[in-house]
Amino acid sequence: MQDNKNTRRPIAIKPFPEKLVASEIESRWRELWEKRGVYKWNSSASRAETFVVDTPPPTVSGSLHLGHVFSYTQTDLIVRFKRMLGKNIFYPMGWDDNGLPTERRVQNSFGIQCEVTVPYKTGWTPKRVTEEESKVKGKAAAASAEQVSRQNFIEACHLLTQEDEKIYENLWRRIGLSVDWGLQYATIDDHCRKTSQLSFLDLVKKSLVYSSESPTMWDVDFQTAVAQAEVEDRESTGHFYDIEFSVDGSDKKFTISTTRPELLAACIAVVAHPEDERYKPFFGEYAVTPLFHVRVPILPALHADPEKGTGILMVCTFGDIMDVEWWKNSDAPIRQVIGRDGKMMPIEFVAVDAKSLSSFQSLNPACANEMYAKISGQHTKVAKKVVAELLASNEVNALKASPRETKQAVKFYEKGDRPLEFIPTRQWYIKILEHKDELLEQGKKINWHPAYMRTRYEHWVLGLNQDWCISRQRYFGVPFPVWYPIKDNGVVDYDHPLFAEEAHLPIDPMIAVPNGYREEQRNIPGGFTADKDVMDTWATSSVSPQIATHWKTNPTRHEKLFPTDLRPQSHEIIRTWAFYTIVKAYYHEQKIPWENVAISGWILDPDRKKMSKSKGKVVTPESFIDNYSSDAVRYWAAKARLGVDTAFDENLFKIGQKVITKLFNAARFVLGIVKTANDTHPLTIEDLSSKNISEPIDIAWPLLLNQTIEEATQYLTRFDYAGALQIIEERFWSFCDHYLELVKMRAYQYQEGQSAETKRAALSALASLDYTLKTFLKLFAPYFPFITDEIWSWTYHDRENVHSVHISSWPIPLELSKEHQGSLQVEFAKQIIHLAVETIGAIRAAKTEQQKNMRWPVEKLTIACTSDRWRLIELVLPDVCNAGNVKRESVHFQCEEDSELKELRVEVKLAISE
RNA sequence: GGGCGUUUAGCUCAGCUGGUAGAGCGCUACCCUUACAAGGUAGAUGUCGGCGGUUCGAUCCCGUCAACGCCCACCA
Repeated sequence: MQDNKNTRRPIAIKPFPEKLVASEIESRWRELWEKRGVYKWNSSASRAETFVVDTPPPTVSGSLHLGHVFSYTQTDLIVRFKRMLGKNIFYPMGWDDNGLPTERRVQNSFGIQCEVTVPYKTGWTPKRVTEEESKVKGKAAAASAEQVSRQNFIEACHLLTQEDEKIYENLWRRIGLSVDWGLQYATIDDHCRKTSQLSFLDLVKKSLVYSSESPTMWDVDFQTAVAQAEVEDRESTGHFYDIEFSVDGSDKKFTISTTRPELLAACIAVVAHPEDERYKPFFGEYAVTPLFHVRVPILPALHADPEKGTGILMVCTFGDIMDVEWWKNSDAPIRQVIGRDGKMMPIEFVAVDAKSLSSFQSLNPACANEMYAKISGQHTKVAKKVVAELLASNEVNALKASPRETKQAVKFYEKGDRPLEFIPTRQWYIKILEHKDELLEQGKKINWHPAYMRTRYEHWVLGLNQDWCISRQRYFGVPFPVWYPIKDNGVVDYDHPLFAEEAHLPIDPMIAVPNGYREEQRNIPGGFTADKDVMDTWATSSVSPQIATHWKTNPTRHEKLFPTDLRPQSHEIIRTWAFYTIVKAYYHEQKIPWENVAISGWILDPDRKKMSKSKGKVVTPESFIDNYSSDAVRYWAAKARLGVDTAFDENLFKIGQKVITKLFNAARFVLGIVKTANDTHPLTIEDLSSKNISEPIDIAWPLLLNQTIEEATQYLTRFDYAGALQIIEERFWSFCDHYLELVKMRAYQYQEGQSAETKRAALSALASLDYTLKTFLKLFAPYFPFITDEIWSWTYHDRENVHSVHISSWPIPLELSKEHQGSLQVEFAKQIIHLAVETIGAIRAAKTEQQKNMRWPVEKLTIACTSDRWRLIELVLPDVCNAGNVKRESVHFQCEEDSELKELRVEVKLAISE
C-alpha cells in the first residue's frame, strides 16, 4: 500500500502478446481468479456492504443449453458491476437434484428402483448398468431393477449428480461466472433437507400447513398428486355423448351431453341452472342413470350454463373442479370409479337399502354389475368407448345421437402424458387462499425488473383456487418429518401426527423413530407408521434464500444476508419459484425474500419458438465458447434486455468477437505508444496523471467519457446491463475511430530530440489515452472479464496495485480542473470533437471518392463557417492536419457569419501525387 | 374470453419525460493508411403494424383493430 501512494515511481509495462488467443487467456485467468480468491465472499462484512444473490439452482439432469448460459451470464454482469462498486458479493451456486428428472435418471443409470418398504443397506454402492442392460427399456427394465431403500436411493443420487454438478461447474467457470464456489449447495444434501424440513415444521407451528383427505389433481402415470402451478391446459379433441336419463316414477326423460360417459357410474346428481325453464319442473325429483340404474337427485346449480350442451349436466366424482366444488358443498356420497392407476376400479352395486353403507346402490344391481363388469379394470379411454357402445345398444338405447366432436382444454401435469384425474387422497397443503391479500402486498414491496412482471405475479395470486399441495407420492425427495400413531385397532390416526424434533433434522421417518416409540413398534397396532410421502421440489427450492443464508442453522449469518438483494429467474416460473419463495419468506419471517427480482427472457429459435433443449443440445454452449470465446458468448447474452425474448442470432457472437479484438488492438496500440515513450524517457505514474492533460481535445475527450460513465452507471444501477453496454460500446468505437486517430501522431512525439512544447503536447495525449483505455477496461470488465483482466495485467494492476480489474473500483467521472473545462464543459467537449470529426470526415470522404488511400496528402483545405466555430476548430486543427495529412499552411478559413450554412462546409483539394 | 408483452431499414435490435428516425449485420464502391484486412473509409435503404383521436406538432400519449408470443380461464 505504501508503494501504491508513491506516484513518482516509474510505470511498468509488461511485454504483451501480438496475437489474441482467447482460449489461452481464459484458462489462465480462470486459474488466477480461483487461486487469488477474487470472488470470495467476506463473511465479516456488514449487510449494507454486501450484495446477495439468490442464484437459481439449475436442475441437474443432463446438460446445460444455451438458454442457461444466457440468463446466468446476465446475472453475472450485474454481480460484477456491484463488486466493482465495492460491494462484498455473496454469489452462491446451488444444484437442484430433487424431483422426477433425477429420479428417472438414477433409475436408468444404476438399474435401481426406490421402494420405501425396503430396509436400508449399509455399505451398499450402486453399480452402473452396462450398455447391454441399458438397452432394456420400459417394463422389462423395471422388472429387473433392484429395489433399494430411499436412503440408498439418495446415496445413488448423490453419486450421479455430483458428476453432473462438476460438468455444470466447469461450464459456469468457462463462461466466467464470478460465483464463490465455496458457497455451493445441492437440494438433496443434508443441509437443504434439513432447511426444507425446518420450513415445514415452522409452518406446522404457525398452523399454516394442514393435511386433508380430499379430491386432488392426480397424475395416473406418475401416481402422485400435483399442485395447481404444475398443471397446464392442453387442447384436445373430445366427443359429446348425448345420454338419455329417465326420471324416477314417471315416464319423463331428458338428455345430458357429456364428454365423459365413463363417469356415468360415478354420477351423484344431475343439475341445471335454477332459472332454466326446461328443467325447473324436474327439480326435487330423482333421475335414474342408464346402464346402472342409480337414483340421483335433480337439483338446481348456478354453475350450470343453459347455453352449453343441453343445459343439464351430471355431477360425477370427479370429472372436473366444478364437480369437486359441488360435492364439497353437498352431502352427497363419493362414488369413486377411477383408481390411482387411471383404471376403472372394481365396484359392486347393491340393492337400494337405506341401511347399507355402500354408495353404489342400484335399482337393478344385477344389471348394473353386468354392465360394470365390462369396464372394470379398463383404462378410462377404453371404458369411455365401451360405455358408449353399451348405451347405444338396442336394449338400452340411451345414446340419443352419434358422438359429436368438440375441442376442449384438458388439464395435464406438465410432465405427464395423460389427463389429470381428481382422486381423493390424503395430502399436505400449505394455506395460501386465505392470505392472498398479504401475498399481493409482499409482491408490491419487491422491485420487479422489468416492472410489468409484477402483473404476472399478481394475476397468478388472484387466480389461485387451491391451497398449495406439497406432498408427492414419489420416493425420492425430501421426506416429511412426520409419523402417525397406529391405534390399537390398527387404524392409522392421521389426526394426531407426530412431528420430528428440530434438533434431529434432517430425518427420514422410514428410518428414524418418533419420540417415545421404539423401532419394534413400527407399523403395528399401538405403534406408529411413517409418512411415506415426499415434498414437492418447489417446497425445497422455495427456501433457496434461506438455504443459502443458513436461516435457522446460523442466525448471525442469516441476519447478514437476508432479505437477499437479487433473485434472477425466468418468467414462466413466476407462478412457481417466485411465488412460492415469497410465500415462504412471508410465512417464516414476515419478510420479502429479495429486494429485486430480475426476469430474464427466453432465447427463441429463428421461428420464434422457445429454443428447445433438444435443439440447444445439438450445438452445445461449449462449442460456441470454443468458436467465439467466452467473452464473445457473454457479449451475446449482454445484448438482450431483461424480460425480452430474443431470437437466436449467431451473428452476435461474431460482433462480440469483433469488439473484443478491437479492444485488444486498441490496448496494444495505446500501451505500445506509452511503452515506446517510457523506453526513451522513463515515465512516472504522475506523468500520466490527468494533471498533464493540457490540449483542448485531450480535455474534451474525457469529458465525453465522463458522460458515458455516468449513463452506464445509471443503466447498470437499474440492472439494464444491455443499455449500459450499448453506450459503452458506442463510445468505444468513437474513441477508436475518431479520438485515437486524431491524436496518435501527436502522441508519438514524446521522444528524444523533440522540443519541450512538443513533448508537453505529446504527454497530454498519452495521459488522456492511457486514462481512456483504463476506463474502458473497467467499463467493459463486467462484460468481457477475461480480456479486460488480461489487458489490466499489462500495466494497470501494478500502477493501481489491484491484481484484478474485477476488484478495481468502478470508474467515476474524471474531474479536470476548472480552467481546463471552459464554461460550457460537456457541451464544449461535444462541439470541439464534433467539429474535428466533421472536418476529418470530409477529408476522408474526399479521399474515398477519389479512390485514394487515407494518407494521401491534401493540397488545400478550405473551411467555411462562423468565426465562433472557427475558433474551436483552430484548437484541434493541428491534430486534424496530422490525421488528414494536411499541412497547416494549406488550411484556409472562409468566414460565413450569416449564411444559410448549418455548421461548416469543407472543401478538400487533394494533391496530384503522394 | 381476460391479462401482459411485442410489432421501427432485407435481418437482429436501440430510440429516456412527444419536436419530421438510429446502430450493427447484410448490401454497394473504394482503400494494404506504421493498432487492427478477424481491418478501415464512404454510401444507399424506412408512409416507425392499420385506422381514428389529443396536440402547433406523435414512433413516443389516448382509443380501436390486426398479427405474433406468453400467462390465466374455458373440461357438462
